[in-house]
Amino acid sequence: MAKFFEIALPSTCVTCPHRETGFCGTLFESPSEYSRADRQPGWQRFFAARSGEQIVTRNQVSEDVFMLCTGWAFRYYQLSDGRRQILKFLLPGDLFSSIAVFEKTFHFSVKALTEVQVNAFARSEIRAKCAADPDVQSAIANSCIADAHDATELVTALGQRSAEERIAYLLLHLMPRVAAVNVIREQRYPFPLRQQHIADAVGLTPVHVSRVLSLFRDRRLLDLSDGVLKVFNLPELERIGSLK
Amino acid sequence: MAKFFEIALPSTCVTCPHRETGFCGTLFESPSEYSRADRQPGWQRFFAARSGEQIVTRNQVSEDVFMLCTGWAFRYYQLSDGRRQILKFLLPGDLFSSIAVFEKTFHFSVKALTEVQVNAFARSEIRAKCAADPDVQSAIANSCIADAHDATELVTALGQRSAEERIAYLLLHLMPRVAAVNVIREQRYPFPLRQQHIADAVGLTPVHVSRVLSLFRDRRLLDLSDGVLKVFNLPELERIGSLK
DNA sequence: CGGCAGTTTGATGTTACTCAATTTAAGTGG
DNA sequence: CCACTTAAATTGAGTAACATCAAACTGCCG
Repeated sequence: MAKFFEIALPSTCVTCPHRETGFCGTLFESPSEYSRADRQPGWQRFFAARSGEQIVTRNQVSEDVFMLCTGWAFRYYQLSDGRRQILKFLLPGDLFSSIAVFEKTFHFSVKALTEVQVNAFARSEIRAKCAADPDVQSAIANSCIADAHDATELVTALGQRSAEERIAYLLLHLMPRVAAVNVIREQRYPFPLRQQHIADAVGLTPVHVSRVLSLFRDRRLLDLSDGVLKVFNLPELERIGSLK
Repeated sequence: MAKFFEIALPSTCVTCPHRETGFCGTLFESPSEYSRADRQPGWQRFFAARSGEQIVTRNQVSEDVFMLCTGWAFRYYQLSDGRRQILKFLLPGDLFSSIAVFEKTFHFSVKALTEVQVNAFARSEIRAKCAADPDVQSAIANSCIADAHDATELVTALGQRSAEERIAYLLLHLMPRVAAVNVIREQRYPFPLRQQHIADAVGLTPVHVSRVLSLFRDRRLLDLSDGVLKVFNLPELERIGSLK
């Protein structure tokens, strides 16, 4: 199934602008610098953000649709009392939200987890491409379908499953996505998450996440530290975490 | 914002076929009778289902898109150990899932809560209308946006909030939707849910749901029994249940 | 009258949270 | 290279929230 960026973009602009030849666009140093600048039709627009920096805020309006090019970020829902629910971890090639192609008000926030680079597409251009090209149309539809399916599974995991199961589910869900954008050797996955992020994603406290991860470590299931996830016993992890 | 059924359908077929003049279609007595019959182009197709009857099963494939016409139903995700997560309660006018316009495999199940009647649209016809008419297109897009937003809020409620808050949230979320298809007098809402359904929707046990509802009753907040929800103190309910 | 499904109530158990102290790791400036 | 600082992870003790199990109660229907 073709991914959005494989179809909607000229091939020279698929990933990080620095790595491609024939790139024609602007790289802004920060989200705010990007948001001050004027649009130039036909040019690709990118911006960088530092680790921990907020990129999108809920109820913000934008004429652009964002895609992560490099690094990790996460989409979340902020409550006024400080709690937040992480909705999805974003990896290179991910749209912040597929549905954003159709609406200009974001109903979520996005924060950078590592240093990131973000591509900003003009929504009008995407929709024009979508109307003109059935392949683009189905790529976007597929992206929306995948988002909806992920949401269904996440709701089920949070509503029905224990702490161990939820954490196992999160890791299992991320592993193939990480593998799609990294070379994985010996079951070692780059994983720049703090335990706080895991806690906010699965609805637990960081303290409890630490206990569960220690338990997994003691059982020689996996080890998550120093930004690397090492999986020792995948079948057992799947037994715990799979939604079946 | 126009609803899907106000735009996609000839006005004679908007709701229950029996109540409309000029209706041209077929009403099947059960889901299985419907699924055995052949499609007749240009005819509306409806079927009835009894209370508790399963209408859609996960991984089922269909060329039709379903909309609930009368009664209540619910969409859910079934786990093999018997647990299930209710994803959404469906009311008259609701598509089983907006995203079903774009994919023919359901990734959820649907069961009737009361006696229901369901309208089956041919997906191909909807997509043709969608391509031809921008109003239909935006009605479907809006429906997808609303679904995505609901999913975000539900994930947040399940991940971050207490039993009381989740139940209050569920009721608050349903009340305006119920009010949109029923005349509400004196804050009395028809509510054909068993406590088991509430439990499966918010990720609690029926026993705990009973305790929380008793607590709400003792506090003169609301009373939910005999299929009727009576709200006595809406501001307090909103204070507890709102995601802010 | 008996049976059944749903709800309520009580007693007890488990999971996960809270609070606080300790350890570890990663800088940073001298 | 070594204090010093700071953020993150770990550990322990006590507690709150929710689950589990079982019994009793309700209304309804045959």
